Amino acid sequence: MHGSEFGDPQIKEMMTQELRQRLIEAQAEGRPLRVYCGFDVTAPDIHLGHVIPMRKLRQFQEFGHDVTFLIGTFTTLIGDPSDRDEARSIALKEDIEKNAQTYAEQAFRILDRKKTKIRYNYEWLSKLTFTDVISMASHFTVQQFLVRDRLRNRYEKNDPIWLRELLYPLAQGYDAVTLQADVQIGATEQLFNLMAARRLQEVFGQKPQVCITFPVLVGTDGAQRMSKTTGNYIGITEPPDEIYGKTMSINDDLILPYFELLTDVPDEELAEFCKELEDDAVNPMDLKKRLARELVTQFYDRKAADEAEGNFERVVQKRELPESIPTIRVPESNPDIRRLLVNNGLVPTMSQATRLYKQGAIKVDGVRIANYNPPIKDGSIVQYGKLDYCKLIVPPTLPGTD
RNA sequence: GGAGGGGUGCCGGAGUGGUUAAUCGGAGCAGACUGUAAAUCUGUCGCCCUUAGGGCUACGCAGGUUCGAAUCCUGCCCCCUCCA
Repeated sequence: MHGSEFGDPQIKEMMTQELRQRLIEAQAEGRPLRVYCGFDVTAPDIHLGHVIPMRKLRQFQEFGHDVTFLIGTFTTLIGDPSDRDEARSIALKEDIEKNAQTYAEQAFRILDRKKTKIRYNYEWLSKLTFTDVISMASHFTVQQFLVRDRLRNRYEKNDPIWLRELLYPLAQGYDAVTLQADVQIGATEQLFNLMAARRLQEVFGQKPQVCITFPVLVGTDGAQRMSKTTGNYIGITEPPDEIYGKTMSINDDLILPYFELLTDVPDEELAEFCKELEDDAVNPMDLKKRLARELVTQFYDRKAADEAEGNFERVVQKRELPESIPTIRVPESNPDIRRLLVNNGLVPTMSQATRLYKQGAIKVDGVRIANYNPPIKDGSIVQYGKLDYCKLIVPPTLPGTD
């Protein structure tokens, strides 16, 4: 599997073989594989981190397999301890349901609407009885959980580990049982959960699923995993300019991983990129532009990508004016620029505006202003940050102040 | 039930009567640098007022002591660890 990563060569080998085997079996039985990936809904937007497994689902879909997009309306309530060093705050059911809606909708930017089943695990997990839970729990030991890094760290630091977090893998495992999954896709950090699911499937007399895991995507900050909480994410419904711009701002080291995990650029070309980067034969910026274009095209289309690139070159690279900038009316002659910016909602507070002024961020027609009431004229361009501009309209009834 | 620890600004985390709008780190923002970045450096980082200066609001909640409290007292709420 292209780009897959298990962190354990043995498991990888085993899974590769099992997948091959399973494909043969399914073919013999004349049925497609049941493939799924579950997504917890901690935030309302799908970002590039989610896109990796979704693209994989899409691939299975294209090969005619049976794909389920599972939304973790129940598991989100528990909070997966796999991916963080501290307990999640308990999510609210209402929020989860609201987010689940937007998730489903956004998923179809990648998945084929007609071929995708959407399921919500609240449907079955909420119906389990205590007896069910106990009997599932009897197949796992606390030690098995505590060897996991994240939990062990917390344990050693005397940080709270909630009992409900330990039940998370059971819940997820039961998803696989319910869906009778042949294949489950997830991030590498999910490996424990995926393996636990295999265990449960066996308990329930099913053939254990094949697990396919992918590396966790590093966010735009170049350090932490991409997530909405840390704010280092690129959302797939963001405007083209945003996707393009944010992509351009990622660390150079992320270029190749992003290409590999998020685009259809073929391996041979990736190898070329890699070599060019090593030999300094290419400006990383140009590769990044290619990446940004690929991504925008994927979530919008070619045209949007071209436009976004045009805007980026104009605004960021050449420091020219964006295509459209807000215009604000000047209500009095000799106005306080800060007041103008604040009253028009361009800067949140006067303090903030004053700060910008003091830091030399405010320019009128390209000239850094020397006081709050610089000379202006109709059509003056005010810049109040690296990329933030607005245009002034001075009504003829007001005398110019230049 | 018992013992102990804690609730501070976006986050982490100092501070135990005054010079504390509150050390420090991170995030953010601005300036410099640049390949758009990243890294680095500098500055900034509650709100309001005409920018030197002044005012207001802030350290879980409510009261109190004091010239003066995030810091002391009382009550309340919430959280964590350990033992049972």
